[in-house]
Amino acid sequence: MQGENFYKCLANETRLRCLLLLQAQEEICVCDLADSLGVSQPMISRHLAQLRACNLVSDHREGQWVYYRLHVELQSWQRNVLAVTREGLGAEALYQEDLRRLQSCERGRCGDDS
Amino acid sequence: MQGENFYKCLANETRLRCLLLLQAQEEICVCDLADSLGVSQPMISRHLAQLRACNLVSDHREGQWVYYRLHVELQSWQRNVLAVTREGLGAEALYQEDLRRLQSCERGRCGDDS
DNA sequence: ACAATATATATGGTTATTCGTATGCTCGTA
DNA sequence: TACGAGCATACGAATAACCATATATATTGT
Repeated sequence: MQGENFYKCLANETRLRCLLLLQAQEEICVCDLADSLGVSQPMISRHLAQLRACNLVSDHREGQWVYYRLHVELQSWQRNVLAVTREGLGAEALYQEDLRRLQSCERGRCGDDS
Repeated sequence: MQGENFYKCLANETRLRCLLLLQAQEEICVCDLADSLGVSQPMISRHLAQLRACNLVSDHREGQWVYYRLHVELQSWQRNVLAVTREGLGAEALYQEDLRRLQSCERGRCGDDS
């Protein structure tokens, strides 16, 4: 069934936090996701692999970094679920702190734009 | 965390099907849910107990029947997730058949209205 | 009180999930 | 070529989820 696997992806805190961050910022590399959530690299990587297998996210490599983003072909109802979830949960401290840490990742490498 | 348990409830086909039916019809008794989904009574009961424990549904007894409905105090974002899911998945054959069987349950006892 | 119906829970076993740790792979650079 | 950084995966162990079956509780009718 379609919906079951989708919701299994959302049924884990780490994966849900990733998906919420990927709504706030178009693409994020693995190490920034790991730092933002404060979890290990293999753990993030494993959960991202699952999101990838379910076509919730897509990845592309840039040099040594792999960037993830919400899959372009995500079904619209799935995208809506994510948006609604963000509206409902985004204000909670956990997600606010994820966001704050993500933004400080970005600040750490400013100036490398073309 | 709030969202994780919520999505764990949706991450099982039986529970998701129940929740979709409960959007189509305000309240449904256990035996009608079991018949509509074609699953055993203990199985339905166990999953309903989980939905109840997570405050997604509420129950009330009427004689020998116990009726379930979406919990009145369901958070609005959660209600929205369910509505969006129904829009996205409701057309699939599985859910259509659930609905059809539910309606035939109802027809089976028409005439007992006051 | 007894039987029948509707529902809930307990029990035991199987499968899935999850995680930490170790290891492999790829790319950039010295 | 060798090394380090970033990422993916394999493996083993612990926990959780799931189901079928059996049993318990509550209600209604006889």
